[in-house]
Amino acid sequence: MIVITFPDGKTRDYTAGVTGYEIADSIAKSLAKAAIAVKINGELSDLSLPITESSTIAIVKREDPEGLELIRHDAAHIMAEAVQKLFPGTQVTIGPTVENGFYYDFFRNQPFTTEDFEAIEAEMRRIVERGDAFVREVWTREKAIEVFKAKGENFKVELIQDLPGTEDIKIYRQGDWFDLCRGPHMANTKQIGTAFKLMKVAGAYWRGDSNRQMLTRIYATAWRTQEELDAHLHQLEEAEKRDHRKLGREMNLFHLQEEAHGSVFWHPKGYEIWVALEAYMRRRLREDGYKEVKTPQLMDSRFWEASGHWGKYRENMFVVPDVVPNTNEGEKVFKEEPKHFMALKPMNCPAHVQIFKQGIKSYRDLPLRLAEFGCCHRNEAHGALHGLMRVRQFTQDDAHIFCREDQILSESIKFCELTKAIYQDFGFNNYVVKLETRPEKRIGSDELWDKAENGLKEAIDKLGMNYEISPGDGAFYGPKLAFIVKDAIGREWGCATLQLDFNLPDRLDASYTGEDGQKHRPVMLHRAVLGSIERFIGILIENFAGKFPMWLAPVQCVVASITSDADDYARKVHAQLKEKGIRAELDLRNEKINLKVREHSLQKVPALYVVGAREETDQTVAIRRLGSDGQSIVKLSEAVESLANEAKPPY
RNA sequence: GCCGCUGUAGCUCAGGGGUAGAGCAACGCAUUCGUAAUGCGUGGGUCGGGGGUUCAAAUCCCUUCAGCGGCACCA
Repeated sequence: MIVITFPDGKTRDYTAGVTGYEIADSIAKSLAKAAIAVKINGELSDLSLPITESSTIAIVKREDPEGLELIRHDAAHIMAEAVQKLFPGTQVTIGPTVENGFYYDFFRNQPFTTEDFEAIEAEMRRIVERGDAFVREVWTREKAIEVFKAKGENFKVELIQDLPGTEDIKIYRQGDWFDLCRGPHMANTKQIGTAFKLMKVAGAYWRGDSNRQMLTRIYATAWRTQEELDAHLHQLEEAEKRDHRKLGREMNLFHLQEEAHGSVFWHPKGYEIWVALEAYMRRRLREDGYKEVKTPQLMDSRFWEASGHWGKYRENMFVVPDVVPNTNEGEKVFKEEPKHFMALKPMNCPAHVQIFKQGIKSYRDLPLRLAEFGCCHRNEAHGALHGLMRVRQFTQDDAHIFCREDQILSESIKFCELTKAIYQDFGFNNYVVKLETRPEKRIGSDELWDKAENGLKEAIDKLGMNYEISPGDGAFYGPKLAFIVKDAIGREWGCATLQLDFNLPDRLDASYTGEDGQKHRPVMLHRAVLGSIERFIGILIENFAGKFPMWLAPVQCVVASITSDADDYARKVHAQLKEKGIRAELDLRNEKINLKVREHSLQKVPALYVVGAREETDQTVAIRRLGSDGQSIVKLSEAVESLANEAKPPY
């Protein structure tokens, strides 16, 4: 006999070997019917597996949080079956669950298109309806390899061969179809339900390796009920509406075009946001002890060789021949074969080291914090470009802190606190912190990397911050702390970063004189809070859905007249706002007030001051705030004052 | 860079071998109006670029560029 403990603490005795299903059945027929899996000592398992030892178990139902995971995982299996039935010769690879759904990667000479979706979904519904049990089998490695080889499933064979020799080979079968799978699965295909939808096809490399085969990935979403599915689809539609590329065009903030692809044309309104943001950051940095600098855009390749960029980063750089071009029509751009090259800077760090190296630095000069709104160019892969989020020319709110080793901790903490304060000013709370460690392609010794990684770890531990470790994702010169923010469509972008670097000062021979009169290497902290101003504005647009807080709004107030009789008064109101430094516009068009309200609302202007004959007589304005459908009548002087107050930046 | 899809007016989109379309926007005229679209009229395009097939190409084919969705890469 074994003792089974339930979530409520009650216990019952069962014969060893009892299954989760039998336990559920012994409690209530309805529970057995609703059961889709069982949690044994916190671990999810099949209902059909015998339980041999006393344990704590919970019966898992579709409604439980684990239910979704199971629905999606099972749905991946039936999608694979459906695809193989409809498209014979297609090889299956892997099909994990992801946020909101799952995908399955297939290998087929002719990739799928979205036109195939309807047929695949219909076949999936048939499989659900069929209601076959998911049957778990354990095979020997040899049998598994043999069977999959015979089926021509070369990718599965590779997977099995790479499984550790100690591991059992588990197979899950639904009807005639089966797949290599760790499990667990629900009892039968019927439990999946039909609240799923195929979403998109995409290419994906086998095992994430760009040197290997390109597979076709089908993404799908799956939920418990049609209502949940509909809600999710609706949410996607809503998210699309706040896409910064769409809002950027609609609000006339910026544009991109072919001839400068990957570089942004900032329109007057977009650049107002930039200027406000930069001014805010400048105040923040000055207050935190940074000195602002500006460094060259183009530097000789010798310089980049010394920094290590030429060797480890050149494929991301724009290299320019240092030759006078030929202007004779029809001839080559360069008469001679270029021998000397320059490069647009992809990073600001080496240049900041040059400033550090001017003159002699004493330990008393440290920490030296050099900040730059540095415009960098990176030759990004074409497929990587994405609106403002991923561009080829961008401006970092960059800074490099040169300090002694004993100052690393306090400087790291200072930076994390600054970042936190700034993110709070923008209302960001949902960022994730990652510690990214040494990559394969790197400079410097392992001892230095140990030191650097431990340094960052110590700082975040001390601050008690939650973080994940991302192995191998560091920069080539040092490990990083990355602050990851999600965009409207759920994509993750790195914004703030703190990188600890013992390498560059060494390579570029930066030193200071210590208390002991000896030369020492400073440590360099690379850091940015916004990351790239372009990306950060993109994130802001999506975060606020274009409805910027007053201090960032490109147009803070529009003064609109109701009829031309009130034009003079409107001009007066507008002038008073401008006087206070408010970004105000005047709308005297011979249009109905309805139209004016509509247009400025669509432009997401936060404050609309409407004036007509009544307001002129009373020296008031009718204030209509974005998002409200009413208005309030306020004395002109008060209206100007309160707006000026509200428009003050948070710092 | 790789796989797939897309590219027609400023924007959103229809048309898929036989004279280039709609709505909104723009411009003109009328309208002076109280909080999310006033009416009427006018102009606007070598259908992303290049090449080919054809009597004839926006439409079919090839190629190239860009955009979109992923992957790989990354602030």
